[in-house]
Amino acid sequence: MSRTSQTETAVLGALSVMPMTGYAVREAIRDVLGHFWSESYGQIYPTLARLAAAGLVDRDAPDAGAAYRLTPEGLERLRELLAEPVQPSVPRNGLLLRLFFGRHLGVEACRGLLADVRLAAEAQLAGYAAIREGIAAEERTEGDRPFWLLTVSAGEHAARGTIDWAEEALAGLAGMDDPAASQEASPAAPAGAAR
Amino acid sequence: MSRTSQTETAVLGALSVMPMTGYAVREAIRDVLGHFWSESYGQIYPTLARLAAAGLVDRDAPDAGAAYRLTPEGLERLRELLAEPVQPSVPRNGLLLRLFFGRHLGVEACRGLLADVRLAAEAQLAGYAAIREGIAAEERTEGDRPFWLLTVSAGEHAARGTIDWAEEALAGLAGMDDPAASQEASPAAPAGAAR
DNA sequence: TGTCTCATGTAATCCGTTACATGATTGG
DNA sequence: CCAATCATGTAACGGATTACATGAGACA
Repeated sequence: MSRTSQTETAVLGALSVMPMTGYAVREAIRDVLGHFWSESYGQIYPTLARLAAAGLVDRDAPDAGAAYRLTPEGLERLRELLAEPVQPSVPRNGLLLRLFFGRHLGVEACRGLLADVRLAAEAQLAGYAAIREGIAAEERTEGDRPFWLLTVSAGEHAARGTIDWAEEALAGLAGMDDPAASQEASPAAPAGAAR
Repeated sequence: MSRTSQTETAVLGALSVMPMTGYAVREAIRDVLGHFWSESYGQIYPTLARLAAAGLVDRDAPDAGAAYRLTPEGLERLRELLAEPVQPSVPRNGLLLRLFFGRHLGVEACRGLLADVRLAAEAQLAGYAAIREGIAAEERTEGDRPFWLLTVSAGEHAARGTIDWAEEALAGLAGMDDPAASQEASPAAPAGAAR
């Protein structure tokens, strides 16, 4: 049973909060889990169809607009899936890839990337504050609240780590002129020219 | 030409450090970029073939065991690729997905996950210290060193952020008994009283 | 009436891993 | 000589996104 495409987990999980149409599932995943998860229609609709065929979800009518809801078997299955070991995801960080080869990219461009990422992390941090309030305000979140706040906190810690790192890195690069590699990486052929 | 599969960037980058066989490229990516990048043979060999056809890399002989090296055009191309905007990667964090639905997983299991991830992050931190020394010791790394250390630092900040978060989270969950769901989050027999 | 949002679906395609097949070289 | 490592490749598969086709209802 390791055929677990985590999409199933995410969809069952979403429906465990409240019954929803497929469209709403997608919106919920984007809006609520957005900072650590994503699903596209191309995944969600076929998954819902399979789940319905397996009796893990159902709906009052097969009409468009009818909400899917979790069956007792679906809840059971969700618990199984959640209990499976976390599968390690492949790390692929385009930013670090660029910085690693920063000698070829040029110090100036690296500074630009770091400045961008620091700004983005600060914006995220502000966003988390808003989400936090939203969760605190909702009454219906009852038993879920501590867990939801946990994931927000993870985002906040990550963002703060990124900000600290970026500032440290910028300070470290501050002194450097565009170095030996300069014969090429510098203003002569500026970033704008390349496509 | 935005068909840029970042694999090309990674392979050209690897060869910019020193000429290598395809096999060695894969090892280098795993060992050196391992904490933020990965490539499989199924990507590397076809990519090398395409790069060679395009004149971006070449080798003394087409024999197995002959190292590929970057051509001047290849270096040029690497710089173009590095200058392209970082493409945002889809967030997919299986750990946070599980914690978000922690009410169904059970508090105890959540604590287990958090304890695991804290341990893993501590191990990573130790690993980074070793890498740091390795980079400092190598003489040939010269102009690359500050950039390489940047990526190590990123890993360290992330790991520390994870540790802080996990400890905070564990403290937050400390008081909680396995709640209403407790009679159920274990083996069997869901009474399904949940609404 | 026309446009926007809600809603469902699917076909094409991309990106990437896994698993396998094959062979040379080396050293115990 | 045998096993391990170095080395090259590819076929099969899978997961996911994108883009498109379609249509209902709301409202301006």
